[in-house]
Amino acid sequence: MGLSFDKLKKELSKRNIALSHQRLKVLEYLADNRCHPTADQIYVALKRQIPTLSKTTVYNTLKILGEAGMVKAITIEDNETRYDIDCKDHGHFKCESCGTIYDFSIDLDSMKSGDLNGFKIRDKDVYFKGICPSCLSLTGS
Amino acid sequence: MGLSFDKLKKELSKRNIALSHQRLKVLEYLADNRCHPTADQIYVALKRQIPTLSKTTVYNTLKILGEAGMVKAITIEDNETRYDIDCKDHGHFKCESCGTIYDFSIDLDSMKSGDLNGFKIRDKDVYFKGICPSCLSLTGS
DNA sequence: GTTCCTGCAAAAGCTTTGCAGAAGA
DNA sequence: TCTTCTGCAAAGCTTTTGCAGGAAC
Repeated sequence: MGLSFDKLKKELSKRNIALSHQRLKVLEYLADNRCHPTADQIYVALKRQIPTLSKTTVYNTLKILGEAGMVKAITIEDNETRYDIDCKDHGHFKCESCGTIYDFSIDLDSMKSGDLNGFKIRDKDVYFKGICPSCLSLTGS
Repeated sequence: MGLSFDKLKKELSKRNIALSHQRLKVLEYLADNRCHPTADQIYVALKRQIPTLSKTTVYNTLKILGEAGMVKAITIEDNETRYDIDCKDHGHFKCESCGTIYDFSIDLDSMKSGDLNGFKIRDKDVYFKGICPSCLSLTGS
Protein backbone atom coordinates (compact mmCIF):
# COMPACT_ATOMS: atom_id res chain seq x y z
CA MET A 1 0.00 0.00 0.00
CA GLY A 2 2.98 2.25 -0.37
CA LEU A 3 3.21 3.09 3.28
CA SER A 4 6.20 2.72 5.49
CA PHE A 5 4.93 0.78 8.47
CA ASP A 6 8.45 0.65 9.79
CA LYS A 7 8.55 4.40 9.96
CA LEU A 8 5.16 4.42 11.62
CA LYS A 9 6.07 1.80 14.21
CA LYS A 10 9.26 3.62 14.98
CA GLU A 11 7.40 6.86 15.42
CA LEU A 12 4.80 5.20 17.61
CA SER A 13 7.24 3.25 19.75
CA LYS A 14 9.04 6.52 20.41
CA ARG A 15 5.83 7.53 22.15
CA ASN A 16 5.15 4.17 23.79
CA ILE A 17 2.14 3.61 21.58
CA ALA A 18 1.19 0.20 20.23
CA LEU A 19 -0.09 -0.48 16.74
CA SER A 20 -3.13 -2.40 17.90
CA HIS A 21 -5.56 -4.31 15.71
CA GLN A 22 -8.04 -1.40 15.65
CA ARG A 23 -5.36 1.13 14.85
CA LEU A 24 -3.94 -1.00 12.08
CA LYS A 25 -7.40 -1.38 10.55
CA VAL A 26 -8.00 2.34 10.58
CA LEU A 27 -4.68 2.86 8.87
CA GLU A 28 -5.44 0.17 6.31
CA TYR A 29 -8.81 1.68 5.62
CA LEU A 30 -7.27 5.06 4.96
CA ALA A 31 -4.66 3.50 2.71
CA ASP A 32 -7.26 1.58 0.72
CA ASN A 33 -9.86 4.35 0.55
CA ARG A 34 -8.28 7.50 -0.70
CA CYS A 35 -11.62 9.27 -0.68
CA HIS A 36 -10.86 11.39 2.38
CA PRO A 37 -13.43 9.76 4.66
CA THR A 38 -14.90 11.28 7.79
CA ALA A 39 -14.42 9.66 11.18
CA ASP A 40 -17.96 8.33 10.93
CA GLN A 41 -17.39 6.78 7.51
CA ILE A 42 -14.36 4.97 8.84
CA TYR A 43 -16.33 3.83 11.87
CA VAL A 44 -19.28 2.52 9.88
CA ALA A 45 -17.04 0.67 7.41
CA LEU A 46 -14.86 -0.97 10.05
CA LYS A 47 -17.77 -1.79 12.30
CA ARG A 48 -18.61 -4.60 9.88
CA GLN A 49 -15.20 -6.18 10.34
CA ILE A 50 -14.87 -5.32 14.02
CA PRO A 51 -18.38 -5.39 15.50
CA THR A 52 -17.15 -4.25 18.91
CA LEU A 53 -15.47 -1.16 17.50
CA SER A 54 -16.42 2.11 19.10
CA LYS A 55 -16.33 5.55 17.65
CA THR A 56 -14.18 6.67 20.54
CA THR A 57 -11.44 4.34 19.37
CA VAL A 58 -11.66 5.72 15.85
CA TYR A 59 -11.30 9.27 17.09
CA ASN A 60 -8.51 8.25 19.44
CA THR A 61 -6.69 6.46 16.65
CA LEU A 62 -7.00 9.33 14.20
CA LYS A 63 -5.67 11.69 16.81
CA ILE A 64 -2.69 9.46 17.61
CA LEU A 65 -1.85 8.81 13.98
CA GLY A 66 -2.20 12.49 13.28
CA GLU A 67 0.25 13.38 16.02
CA ALA A 68 2.62 10.75 14.66
CA GLY A 69 2.43 12.49 11.30
CA MET A 70 0.90 9.57 9.43
CA VAL A 71 -2.57 11.02 8.97
CA LYS A 72 -3.67 14.49 8.11
CA ALA A 73 -6.94 16.13 9.04
CA ILE A 74 -8.63 18.03 6.24
CA THR A 75 -10.94 20.83 7.34
CA ILE A 76 -12.03 22.07 3.96
CA GLU A 77 -15.51 22.59 5.31
CA ASP A 78 -16.74 23.18 8.80
CA ASN A 79 -18.54 20.38 10.58
CA GLU A 80 -16.85 17.88 8.36
CA THR A 81 -13.35 16.85 9.31
CA ARG A 82 -11.91 14.40 6.82
CA TYR A 83 -8.78 12.34 6.97
CA ASP A 84 -6.05 11.72 4.46
CA ILE A 85 -3.16 9.30 4.66
CA ASP A 86 -1.27 10.81 1.79
CA CYS A 87 1.01 13.40 3.29
CA LYS A 88 2.93 14.53 0.27
CA ASP A 89 2.10 18.03 -0.80
CA HIS A 90 -1.10 18.32 -2.76
CA GLY A 91 -4.19 20.45 -2.83
CA HIS A 92 -7.78 19.41 -2.24
CA PHE A 93 -10.69 20.37 -4.45
CA LYS A 94 -14.20 19.91 -3.12
CA CYS A 95 -17.10 19.72 -5.53
CA GLU A 96 -19.94 21.75 -4.06
CA SER A 97 -22.45 19.74 -6.01
CA CYS A 98 -21.56 16.11 -5.28
CA GLY A 99 -19.26 16.63 -2.31
CA THR A 100 -16.42 14.61 -3.77
CA ILE A 101 -12.93 15.69 -2.78
CA TYR A 102 -10.28 15.49 -5.48
CA ASP A 103 -6.53 15.68 -4.95
CA PHE A 104 -4.49 17.83 -7.25
CA SER A 105 -0.78 18.39 -7.42
CA ILE A 106 0.59 21.76 -6.57
CA ASP A 107 4.02 23.23 -6.17
CA LEU A 108 3.85 24.56 -2.65
CA ASP A 109 7.41 25.86 -2.76
CA SER A 110 6.39 28.30 -5.44
CA MET A 111 3.85 29.75 -3.03
CA LYS A 112 6.38 31.50 -0.86
CA SER A 113 5.12 34.78 0.43
CA GLY A 114 7.31 37.67 1.43
CA ASP A 115 4.76 38.55 4.11
CA LEU A 116 5.80 35.47 6.05
CA ASN A 117 9.46 36.29 6.58
CA GLY A 118 10.30 35.24 10.11
CA PHE A 119 7.40 32.82 10.35
CA LYS A 120 8.09 29.14 10.96
CA ILE A 121 5.79 27.31 8.56
CA ARG A 122 4.94 23.76 9.59
CA ASP A 123 1.98 22.96 7.41
CA LYS A 124 0.46 24.22 4.19
CA ASP A 125 -3.09 23.54 3.07
CA VAL A 126 -4.62 24.50 -0.24
CA TYR A 127 -8.36 24.09 -0.59
CA PHE A 128 -10.26 24.86 -3.77
CA LYS A 129 -14.03 24.65 -4.18
CA GLY A 130 -16.26 24.62 -7.20
CA ILE A 131 -17.90 22.15 -9.55
CA CYS A 132 -16.24 19.03 -10.87
CA PRO A 133 -16.37 18.07 -14.57
CA SER A 134 -18.77 15.24 -13.85
CA CYS A 135 -21.34 17.53 -12.25
CA LEU A 136 -20.77 20.19 -14.89
CA SER A 137 -21.68 17.74 -17.62
CA LEU A 138 -24.86 16.73 -15.81
CA THR A 139 -26.19 20.26 -15.83
CA GLY A 140 -25.50 20.68 -19.53
CA SER A 141 -22.20 22.47 -18.95
CA MET B 1 -13.99 51.43 6.38
CA GLY B 2 -13.20 50.73 2.78
CA LEU B 3 -16.33 48.76 2.16
CA SER B 4 -18.84 49.31 -0.56
CA PHE B 5 -22.14 49.40 1.23
CA ASP B 6 -23.81 50.32 -2.02
CA LYS B 7 -22.62 47.09 -3.55
CA LEU B 8 -23.80 45.21 -0.48
CA LYS B 9 -27.22 46.81 -0.44
CA LYS B 10 -27.63 46.15 -4.12
CA GLU B 11 -26.68 42.54 -3.64
CA LEU B 12 -29.04 42.18 -0.69
CA SER B 13 -31.97 43.94 -2.32
CA LYS B 14 -31.61 41.58 -5.23
CA ARG B 15 -32.49 38.87 -2.72
CA ASN B 16 -35.14 40.86 -0.88
CA ILE B 17 -32.97 41.08 2.19
CA ALA B 18 -32.85 44.15 4.40
CA LEU B 19 -29.71 45.56 5.96
CA SER B 20 -31.15 45.70 9.47
CA HIS B 21 -29.55 47.25 12.50
CA GLN B 22 -28.19 43.92 13.71
CA ARG B 23 -26.82 43.01 10.32
CA LEU B 24 -25.17 46.37 9.91
CA LYS B 25 -23.53 46.02 13.32
CA VAL B 26 -22.15 42.59 12.48
CA LEU B 27 -20.74 43.99 9.28
CA GLU B 28 -19.24 46.97 11.08
CA TYR B 29 -17.68 44.72 13.66
CA LEU B 30 -16.04 42.63 10.99
CA ALA B 31 -14.80 45.75 9.22
CA ASP B 32 -13.34 47.19 12.42
CA ASN B 33 -11.90 43.96 13.79
CA ARG B 34 -9.81 42.30 11.17
CA CYS B 35 -8.82 39.56 13.58
CA HIS B 36 -11.00 36.86 12.01
CA PRO B 37 -13.41 36.50 14.92
CA THR B 38 -15.60 33.52 15.62
CA ALA B 39 -19.39 33.81 15.68
CA ASP B 40 -19.24 33.75 19.45
CA GLN B 41 -16.69 36.56 19.64
CA ILE B 42 -18.91 38.70 17.46
CA TYR B 43 -21.91 37.84 19.59
CA VAL B 44 -20.20 38.65 22.89
CA ALA B 45 -18.83 41.95 21.60
CA LEU B 46 -22.09 43.15 20.07
CA LYS B 47 -24.17 41.97 23.02
CA ARG B 48 -22.83 44.98 24.94
CA GLN B 49 -24.20 47.39 22.35
CA ILE B 50 -27.33 45.40 21.60
CA PRO B 51 -28.39 43.65 24.80
CA THR B 52 -31.26 41.86 23.11
CA LEU B 53 -29.03 40.34 20.44
CA SER B 54 -29.26 36.61 20.04
CA LYS B 55 -26.66 34.22 18.74
CA THR B 56 -29.18 32.96 16.22
CA THR B 57 -29.20 36.38 14.60
CA VAL B 58 -25.42 36.45 14.43
CA TYR B 59 -25.35 33.07 12.70
CA ASN B 60 -28.19 34.06 10.42
CA THR B 61 -26.44 37.30 9.50
CA LEU B 62 -23.11 35.64 8.82
CA LYS B 63 -24.83 33.14 6.59
CA ILE B 64 -26.70 35.80 4.64
CA LEU B 65 -23.67 38.04 4.24
CA GLY B 66 -21.65 35.03 3.21
CA GLU B 67 -24.14 34.13 0.51
CA ALA B 68 -24.09 37.72 -0.65
CA GLY B 69 -20.33 37.45 -1.04
CA MET B 70 -19.47 40.07 1.55
CA VAL B 71 -18.17 37.76 4.24
CA LYS B 72 -16.00 34.68 3.99
CA ALA B 73 -15.92 31.76 6.39
CA ILE B 74 -12.47 30.56 7.34
CA THR B 75 -12.24 26.93 8.39
CA ILE B 76 -8.54 26.76 9.03
CA GLU B 77 -9.21 24.57 12.02
CA ASP B 78 -12.09 22.33 12.84
CA ASN B 79 -14.57 23.44 15.50
CA GLU B 80 -13.54 26.99 14.95
CA THR B 81 -15.20 28.75 12.07
CA ARG B 82 -13.91 32.27 11.72
CA TYR B 83 -15.14 35.11 9.57
CA ASP B 84 -13.36 37.57 7.36
CA ILE B 85 -14.73 40.60 5.61
CA ASP B 86 -11.75 41.06 3.33
CA CYS B 87 -12.51 39.10 0.22
CA LYS B 88 -9.56 39.94 -1.94
CA ASP B 89 -7.24 37.00 -2.44
CA HIS B 90 -4.95 36.33 0.44
CA GLY B 91 -3.76 33.42 2.51
CA HIS B 92 -4.24 32.82 6.22
CA PHE B 93 -1.50 31.79 8.60
CA LYS B 94 -2.47 30.44 12.00
CA CYS B 95 0.08 30.48 14.80
CA GLU B 96 -0.23 27.19 16.63
CA SER B 97 1.17 28.74 19.76
CA CYS B 98 -0.88 31.90 20.29
CA GLY B 99 -3.74 31.16 17.91
CA THR B 100 -3.46 34.44 16.06
CA ILE B 101 -4.42 34.38 12.40
CA TYR B 102 -2.30 36.49 10.07
CA ASP B 103 -3.18 37.48 6.53
CA PHE B 104 -0.56 37.21 3.86
CA SER B 105 -0.64 38.12 0.21
CA ILE B 106 -0.43 35.39 -2.36
CA ASP B 107 -0.72 35.22 -6.08
CA LEU B 108 -3.50 32.70 -6.49
CA ASP B 109 -3.41 32.90 -10.25
CA SER B 110 0.07 31.42 -10.19
CA MET B 111 -1.35 28.39 -8.42
CA LYS B 112 -3.07 26.95 -11.43
CA SER B 113 -2.90 23.19 -11.52
CA GLY B 114 -3.08 21.11 -14.67
CA ASP B 115 -4.91 18.45 -12.67
CA LEU B 116 -7.93 20.72 -12.53
CA ASN B 117 -8.59 21.09 -16.23
CA GLY B 118 -12.34 20.98 -16.70
CA PHE B 119 -13.06 21.96 -13.12
CA LYS B 120 -15.02 25.13 -12.40
CA ILE B 121 -13.15 26.79 -9.54
CA ARG B 122 -15.25 29.16 -7.47
CA ASP B 123 -13.14 29.61 -4.37
CA LYS B 124 -9.52 29.19 -3.35
CA ASP B 125 -8.29 28.96 0.22
CA VAL B 126 -4.69 28.83 1.34
CA TYR B 127 -4.05 27.99 4.98
CA PHE B 128 -0.60 27.85 6.51
CA LYS B 129 0.16 26.84 10.08
CA GLY B 130 3.23 27.19 12.22
CA ILE B 131 4.75 29.60 14.71
CA CYS B 132 4.69 33.37 14.35
CA PRO B 133 7.79 35.52 14.90
CA SER B 134 6.42 36.84 18.17
CA CYS B 135 6.05 33.35 19.66
CA LEU B 136 9.37 32.26 18.18
CA SER B 137 11.18 35.04 20.00
CA LEU B 138 9.53 34.12 23.30
CA THR B 139 10.94 30.60 23.19
CA GLY B 140 14.44 31.84 22.43
CA SER B 141 14.10 31.33 18.69
C1' DG C 1 -51.99 43.36 6.09
C1' DT C 2 -48.29 41.00 4.48
C1' DT C 3 -43.66 39.94 4.61
C1' DC C 4 -39.43 39.57 6.61
C1' DC C 5 -36.55 39.75 10.95
C1' DT C 6 -35.46 38.65 15.67
C1' DG C 7 -34.55 35.81 19.49
C1' DC C 8 -35.81 32.22 22.82
C1' DA C 9 -35.74 27.40 23.51
C1' DA C 10 -34.88 23.10 21.96
C1' DA C 11 -32.70 19.91 18.94
C1' DA C 12 -29.03 18.19 16.19
C1' DG C 13 -24.44 16.74 15.05
C1' DC C 14 -19.70 16.02 15.89
C1' DT C 15 -16.08 15.34 19.19
C1' DT C 16 -14.19 14.77 23.83
C1' DT C 17 -14.03 13.00 28.52
C1' DG C 18 -14.61 9.76 32.58
C1' DC C 19 -14.31 5.46 33.84
C1' DA C 20 -14.38 0.36 34.30
C1' DG C 21 -13.12 -3.76 32.25
C1' DA C 22 -10.05 -6.19 28.81
C1' DA C 23 -5.83 -6.97 26.58
C1' DG C 24 -1.02 -7.17 26.28
C1' DA C 25 3.99 -7.15 27.92
C1' DT D 1 1.46 -7.14 37.84
C1' DC D 2 1.47 -2.97 35.55
C1' DT D 3 0.54 -0.27 31.83
C1' DT D 4 -2.01 0.76 27.94
C1' DC D 5 -6.10 0.17 25.04
C1' DT D 6 -10.98 -0.25 24.29
C1' DG D 7 -15.64 1.06 24.35
C1' DC D 8 -19.86 2.53 26.67
C1' DA D 9 -22.23 6.41 28.45
C1' DA D 10 -22.41 11.00 29.33
C1' DA D 11 -21.00 15.60 28.70
C1' DG D 12 -19.48 19.63 25.86
C1' DC D 13 -19.61 22.79 21.97
C1' DT D 14 -20.91 24.86 17.99
C1' DT D 15 -24.49 25.39 14.85
C1' DT D 16 -29.26 24.73 13.17
C1' DT D 17 -34.28 24.55 13.49
C1' DG D 18 -39.15 25.61 15.06
C1' DC D 19 -41.90 28.97 16.29
C1' DA D 20 -44.12 33.11 18.28
C1' DG D 21 -43.81 37.90 18.70
C1' DG D 22 -42.25 42.27 16.61
C1' DA D 23 -40.76 45.50 13.10
C1' DA D 24 -40.93 47.41 8.63
C1' DC D 25 -43.19 48.81 4.47
